[in-house]
Amino acid sequence: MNTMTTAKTTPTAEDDGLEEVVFDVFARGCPSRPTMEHVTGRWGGLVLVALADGDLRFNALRRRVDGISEKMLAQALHALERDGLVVREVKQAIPPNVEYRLTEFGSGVVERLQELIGFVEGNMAGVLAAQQRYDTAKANAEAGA
Amino acid sequence: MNTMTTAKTTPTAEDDGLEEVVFDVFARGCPSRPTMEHVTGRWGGLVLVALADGDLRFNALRRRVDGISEKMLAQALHALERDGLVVREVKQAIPPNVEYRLTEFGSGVVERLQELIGFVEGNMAGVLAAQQRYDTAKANAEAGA
DNA sequence: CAGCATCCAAGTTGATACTG
DNA sequence: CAGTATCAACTTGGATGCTG
Repeated sequence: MNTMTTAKTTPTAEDDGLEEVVFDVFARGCPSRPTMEHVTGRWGGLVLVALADGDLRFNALRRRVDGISEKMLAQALHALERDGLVVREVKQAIPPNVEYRLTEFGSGVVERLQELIGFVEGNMAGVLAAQQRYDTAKANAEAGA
Repeated sequence: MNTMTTAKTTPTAEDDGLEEVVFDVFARGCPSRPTMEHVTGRWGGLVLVALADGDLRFNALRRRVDGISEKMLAQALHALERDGLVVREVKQAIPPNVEYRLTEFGSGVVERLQELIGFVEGNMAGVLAAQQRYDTAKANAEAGA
């Protein structure tokens, strides 16, 4: 297991010239890993979800995703655009007007992302409690040592 | 918007002494951000999903999550345990035997995570195509410049 | 407004060695 | 087996200044 360095063909792929390819994030060299990292990374996910409510311009996005720097936003947008999650639309005008919009694929990703985020947010009270238990338990262990 | 530096109480929270608290990953200081990062970060998600098939021991996990170092695995496990996503179970024995298991909350997170991963993996062919389009378009733009 | 280039501080990562 | 400790290499992120 996990000797795969890139996507491999399935054993069941029919020999019709269009071999079925399987992608697996668990495999070190699978191209799905970088894409997952763009989607779930520190900023990518927030940028995607911010676009769920409607198209936004660069600086509007920057305001929406609290704390992101110009550089990181540009970097995230490039990666998302390259992966086909986001489309960059330039409207010739002065001042320049550039809008970012989710693709269909991007929307699908956002749906799933929002379910995950919603679930985590909804359980944060429990998380906070768990953290307290963990911290006091560790403090006691250290005191007892 | 986004002036929130920590979780805030909702405007509609009844004054019953148990104020409803809203968590929002978009807010810079919200405790849900670090938790989301543990869940979606480079290793956290893979570790969680690896545990979906059953409890695993430290070194078994290490083999399963291809490419993770000892240090990163230990670090990820600590964070996940502290957030209440994973339980660490020590079975006194020689040699030492420590198993990691998902909590109920952890399982819920994994479900959502798997939907996201599955969706992305299932669309990787399109991603690869998008990347090629993007790269050749950029190459042309540079050549024309 | 939209964004790139550069520099530098700070954080992250991974090998390696060692402990209980 | 199940980790911790340490250190060097690499990556990240942000502030700043500039272009179209």
